[in-house]
Amino acid sequence: MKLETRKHEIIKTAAKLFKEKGYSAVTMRDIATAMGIKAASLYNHISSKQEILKEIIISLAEEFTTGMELIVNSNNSNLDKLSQIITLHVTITTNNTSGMASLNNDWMHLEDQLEYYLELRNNYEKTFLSIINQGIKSSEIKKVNPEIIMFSMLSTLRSLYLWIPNKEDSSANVIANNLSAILIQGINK
Amino acid sequence: MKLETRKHEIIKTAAKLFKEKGYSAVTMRDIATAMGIKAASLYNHISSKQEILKEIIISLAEEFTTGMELIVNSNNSNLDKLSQIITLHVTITTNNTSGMASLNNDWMHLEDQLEYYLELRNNYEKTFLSIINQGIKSSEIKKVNPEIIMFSMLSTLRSLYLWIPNKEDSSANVIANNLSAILIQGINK
DNA sequence: ATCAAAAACTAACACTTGTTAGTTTCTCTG
DNA sequence: CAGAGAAACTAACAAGTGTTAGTTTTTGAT
Repeated sequence: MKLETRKHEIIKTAAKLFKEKGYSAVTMRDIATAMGIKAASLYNHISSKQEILKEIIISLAEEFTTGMELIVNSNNSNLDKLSQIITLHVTITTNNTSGMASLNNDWMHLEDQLEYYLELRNNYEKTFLSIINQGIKSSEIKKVNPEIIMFSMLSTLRSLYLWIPNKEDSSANVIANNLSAILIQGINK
Repeated sequence: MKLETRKHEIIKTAAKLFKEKGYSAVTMRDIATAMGIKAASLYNHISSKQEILKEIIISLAEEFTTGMELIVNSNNSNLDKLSQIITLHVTITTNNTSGMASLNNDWMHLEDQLEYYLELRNNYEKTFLSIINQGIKSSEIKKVNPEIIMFSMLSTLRSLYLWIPNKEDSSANVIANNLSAILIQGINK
């Protein structure tokens, strides 16, 4: 399986443009121009604009799902699991900043795959919440409203795509450690 | 000055639609249909689609600017100032959830007013950061990277628009207090 | 050098977009 | 109830949209 097909280049280019202006405001001619070709030529590699969005979002959503399964099934403490979730987000975002913008802002423009995406997202959040709840039950975590804890953590983690590009100097590890200090020490009992 | 002009109704309706699909994906015909009229009729009240976006975003941005000036010029402790910033975001978001979606996601589609918006945003963040820095200097706040503190707080506060609509039962005060517990206790020394 | 596959091209389509012009209807004050 | 101003309407425009069909060029293995 080729790592860098023409199709992949199109998807990467499109993701970069989607990040700047959003899926709806980017035209096929925009994408083509950015690649130095004509719009019609894109269709030798992809079947529709929709397909580009689907490829960007679904592959990322599945990455998160896989990562979360590994974390929840490990034997670490619940606080450690939260740390690992932070690392998961930092790692995926570092590797695909543009794609994360689409995942966050353009998922509602998925058509056929919208239901599937929402299922993945709901499961992810359900698992996330269960880790927090277990952490509270085992007295690792302060007794604060667990949904607010998750909301606050997820908000920060989902915004990483806006911020990581400005921190090229810091490695993924440094960022993850700093975030753990802020997001977890606050709820640590 | 009339509180609820027809123009205001259009802006409110548009903001609701912009929240669902984003500015670019919403057509003038969508807005008109939602109001039960024809697209051309909108132009008796507004001059362009652009103007609608401008009205939504700039008025909110100026609200934040005004609020931040009041806070920074008060004589409260720096931790209290941070609490007040949280309350500011919760209050404004509670009163205009839809508008906050546009402010967060569609500011890049401002044309004439883009520069002005960015100026307001930059000033806001500069002031926010200065409060954190003073809090660290006065030993109120843990010595963590101040930019990461601000990033984490702002991410959460900017995502409130997604979350507050699901919490109709909680009052603005309850939400602000819960958020303060999580966002501030973590950095409190 | 040949030739098939890959990848680009031109031209055009049917449809949607924001917006304008001109006209009709509604509403409410004098 | 007359008449003006507000607010709706119909019809149409020019430009831009995603996409298709058919053709030419580029590429790389034999």
